[in-house]
Amino acid sequence: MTDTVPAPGRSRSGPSIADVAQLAGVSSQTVSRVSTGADNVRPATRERVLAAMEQLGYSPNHAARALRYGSFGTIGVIAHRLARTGESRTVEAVVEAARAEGYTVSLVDVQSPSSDDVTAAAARLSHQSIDGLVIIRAETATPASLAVPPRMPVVVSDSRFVGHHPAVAADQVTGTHLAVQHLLDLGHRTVHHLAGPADSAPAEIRVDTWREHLVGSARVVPAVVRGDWSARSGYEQGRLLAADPDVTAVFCANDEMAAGLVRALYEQGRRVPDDISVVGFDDIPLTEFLWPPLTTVQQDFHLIGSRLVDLLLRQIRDRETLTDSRIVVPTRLVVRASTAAPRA
Amino acid sequence: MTDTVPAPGRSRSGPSIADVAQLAGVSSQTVSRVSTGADNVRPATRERVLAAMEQLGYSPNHAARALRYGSFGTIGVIAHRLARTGESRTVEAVVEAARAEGYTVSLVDVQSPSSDDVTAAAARLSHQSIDGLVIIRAETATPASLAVPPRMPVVVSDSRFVGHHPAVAADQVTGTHLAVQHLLDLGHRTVHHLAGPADSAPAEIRVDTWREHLVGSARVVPAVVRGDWSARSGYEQGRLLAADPDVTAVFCANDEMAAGLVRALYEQGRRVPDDISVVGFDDIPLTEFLWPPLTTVQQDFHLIGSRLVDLLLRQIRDRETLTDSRIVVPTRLVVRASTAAPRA
DNA sequence: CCGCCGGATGTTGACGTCAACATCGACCGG
DNA sequence: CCGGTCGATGTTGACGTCAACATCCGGCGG
Repeated sequence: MTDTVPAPGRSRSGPSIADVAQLAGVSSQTVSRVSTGADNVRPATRERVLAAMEQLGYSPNHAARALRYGSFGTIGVIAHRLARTGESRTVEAVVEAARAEGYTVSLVDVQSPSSDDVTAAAARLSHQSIDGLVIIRAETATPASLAVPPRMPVVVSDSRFVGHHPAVAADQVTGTHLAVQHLLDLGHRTVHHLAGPADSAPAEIRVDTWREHLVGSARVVPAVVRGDWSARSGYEQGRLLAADPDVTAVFCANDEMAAGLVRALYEQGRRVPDDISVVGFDDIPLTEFLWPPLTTVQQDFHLIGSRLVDLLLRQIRDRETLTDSRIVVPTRLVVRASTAAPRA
Repeated sequence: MTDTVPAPGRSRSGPSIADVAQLAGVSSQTVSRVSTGADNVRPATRERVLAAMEQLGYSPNHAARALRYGSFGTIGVIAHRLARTGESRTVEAVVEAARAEGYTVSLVDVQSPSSDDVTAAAARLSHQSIDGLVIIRAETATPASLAVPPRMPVVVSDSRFVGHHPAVAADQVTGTHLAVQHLLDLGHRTVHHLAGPADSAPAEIRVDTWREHLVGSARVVPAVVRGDWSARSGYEQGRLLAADPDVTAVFCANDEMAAGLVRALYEQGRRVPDDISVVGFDDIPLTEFLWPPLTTVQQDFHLIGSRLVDLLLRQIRDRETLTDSRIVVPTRLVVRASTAAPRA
């Protein structure tokens, strides 16, 4: 519970309400009334106060207001690797939606997705400096182990937290089914899978759904190939997959890895989609301009972000308790040129 | 100066220091001592207080501390289009560096890069809820017009603010010279430029430097072609450029546009680099895995982010006044396979 | 002409924390 | 055995704001 505080920033705080009051020749309460927009102030007085504010460059002290109101007008966001496509787009949407509702966003980027790190980040953020918490993709954290302060509204973008915290998640299951079925429909006997890291929940959902779909369709289930979301890892695994003549279709857990994979396949003389079909996941903006344009599963990160804020604000403002609510954001398959019927 | 505050979040604030004090049978000051890590508390007492904290789930009220200390331990970040590569990586680095120094980050994403929007965002953030402000790429904002509260430490990632605010910027000038010279060295008679939007300062710097370099080398200066940073715009402009037989080398203001451009060139039957050489800017992670791997100018966004925090904290902590300080972060040319000598 | 009423403005206290100062008690040296 | 001293703990007030209540004033009805 001990805690350090940055160097006491003494005295950089600007003029206070009292300074304005003195200059305007009114009481501080009148200044307060003007600054909160109360209507029972005589126009002439209001003018005088506004002029004084202007002259002094006054702006209300947020800390004092927060103390008084018990609310910061701020929501905390915990993300893992912020610069990654899905994360940054989700965060962008959260920031936008939050602003539209009059809230600012405090951001923490945890180094590792472990429960401990997330919990520590939550604690750091929480000390009442935020009104609620958005946790974006709490990878390995298992539902029970995620400790957030009591009474802190939380929303998680991870469907596994259903029953523990309200959640918003893309419909990865349907997206994966669509991708695999698309490849089977084209005539491929089975589909290989280039997965994300095993400590990622979305990666695991995609693996499980892919396997399930193949089993349900009575197809051979090839060994899972693992990448780490990066294009480089896709490239490396692609070099290996290229050597396997049985591979005719690969479903990749994200577009970056798919791009690396495609590149490796070409270098090994395997054409896409002539020799091997490739499907990605996410539909990042570049996907359409890769060669060949990538067939992929589109996720609406923007919608996820705004739904997260919706759900969080319902808890914050309306005191709703939503532990088991869950919003699923649809995904869809975007067919481009990286998939085709197998050769023979 | 009037201002609204989100619904008075009454009573969600947890137990206070007084509750802990009562439970532990000590005064609130002793609790305060324990929570700030003062050493003059008897171990047995400390234990009792910690136990009470644990039992009540106490955590210090950040608003009260902020009020007391006059500091929030928070820095504000204003970014324009957060999901864009450079922005998200810079923000990630800022968040990371800030955390290492014990600060959290409050994020605002402005819709338009206009001065007004940035100024409004600064005002929103500033109400003393932050100790300093990082403005990432204040596109059209001209130096004089950027109004931030008096005494608010500010740092800008835009070299044009030198003399107004401390700035950290990538060395775009050198990067551009390197790119253009590389193409000239390969034997191209001149270099076309696919620029970013005219309201972007970095885009304009690249345009100016490109033009200057061509003039200095006594080359023909082709008309500038404009995109909007997106791959799609690169694709669209690429279709036009492909029709011009004089085009043998294109310097693109970012990698996304370069990717779209390359795709369009291929579709029109122009090979890269055989028929046309292409250079990008940024070195985003996918660049290396495009086909062909893109020659590009690398910017170290991570370094920019941490330098921004350095510079800001020097102002916040040490009360330094740094209006005219400027840090230039080097860029370098990464030569891959998208550039070659012209055909004839 | 007096008292009442309502709108404008002022005064007080509380939000939670912590620094400064006050107090209390035990132990030590003379 | 007593005064002194120092470490542990308690008390007070202030940070800036705003709600609740108090006050003051002019105008209007009786």
